Amino acid sequence: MPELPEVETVRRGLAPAMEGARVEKLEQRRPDLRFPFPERFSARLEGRTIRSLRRRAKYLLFELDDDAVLIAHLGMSGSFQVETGNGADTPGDFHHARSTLASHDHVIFHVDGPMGRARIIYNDPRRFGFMLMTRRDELDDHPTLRGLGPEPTGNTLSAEVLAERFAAKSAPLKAALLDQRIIAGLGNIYVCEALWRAGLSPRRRAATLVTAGGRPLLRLEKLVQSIRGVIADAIDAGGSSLRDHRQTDGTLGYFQHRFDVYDREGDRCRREDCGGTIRRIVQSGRSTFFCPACQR
DNA sequence: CCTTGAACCTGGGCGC
DNA sequence: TGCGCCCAGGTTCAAG
Repeated sequence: MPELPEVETVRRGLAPAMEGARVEKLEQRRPDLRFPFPERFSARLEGRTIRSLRRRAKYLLFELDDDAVLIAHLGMSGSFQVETGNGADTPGDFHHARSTLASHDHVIFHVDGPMGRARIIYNDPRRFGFMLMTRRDELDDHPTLRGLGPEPTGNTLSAEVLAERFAAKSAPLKAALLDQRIIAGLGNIYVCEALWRAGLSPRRRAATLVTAGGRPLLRLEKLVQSIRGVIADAIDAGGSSLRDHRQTDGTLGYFQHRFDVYDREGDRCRREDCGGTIRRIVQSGRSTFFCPACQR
């Protein structure tokens, strides 16, 4: 489920094993994911130390000690698994270790770092994920990152910013919030959830939040709070699943989470005293779940 | 510029 | 049991 909270959960899971770790070997098991891997991919990583692991929107950024940066995106089905060493100096002897690699294990980072030797396995059945490399000083201008909107977790997102970005938008709120240039990191699930919390219809035109009567900034402020809340709660949930057990099989990035509206077609609305029924509609080719009774 | 829809790819679930 | 269809967390490209 790689929307922003899942990517952040993955980042937090990878950091202890990877930050400060040296890449001893990079195993690349096919020539491409969504795009071909970078030129001399393994050569550019092997021998390097990972200075820090950051996130921007749904992208993971591995900053290397030679100022190169690996940009990774999980697409729809990408996941990482960490196999940490058990202290013994036996190659291949790892906790949570798979006896053999699975068919969609495409990249394996063999690292030596704060947690000792570890294997970090990238698995991605659909291969919508990708890995790119750039230089640190070119990161902000990189085509994949340039033009991304503000992080919902930071302090750059505000009612004023949304007002400005929604003003000329004839698109429905659902599409506007999915647009990474307006806000970065939301995906299909959390847009549905945020709109439900805010009591706003996904079909409503974005600009009407700004132009309609009343107090536009008040409505937008409520939307901003809903977005922040949904994202924060999901990160907390991911964080707790990491703390608890990671996941029985060690896979990062997936955790059980019950949503208020997503995938609840036909259920009673969970809002107090609402009594509506959750509906599923299709907007720009993707499922939207919402309550027609309390989302206006 | 803006908006929509198809494409990319595999696997799971459902109806027949 | 098997086949065909629909659906799935995202992004990008082409066409209107």
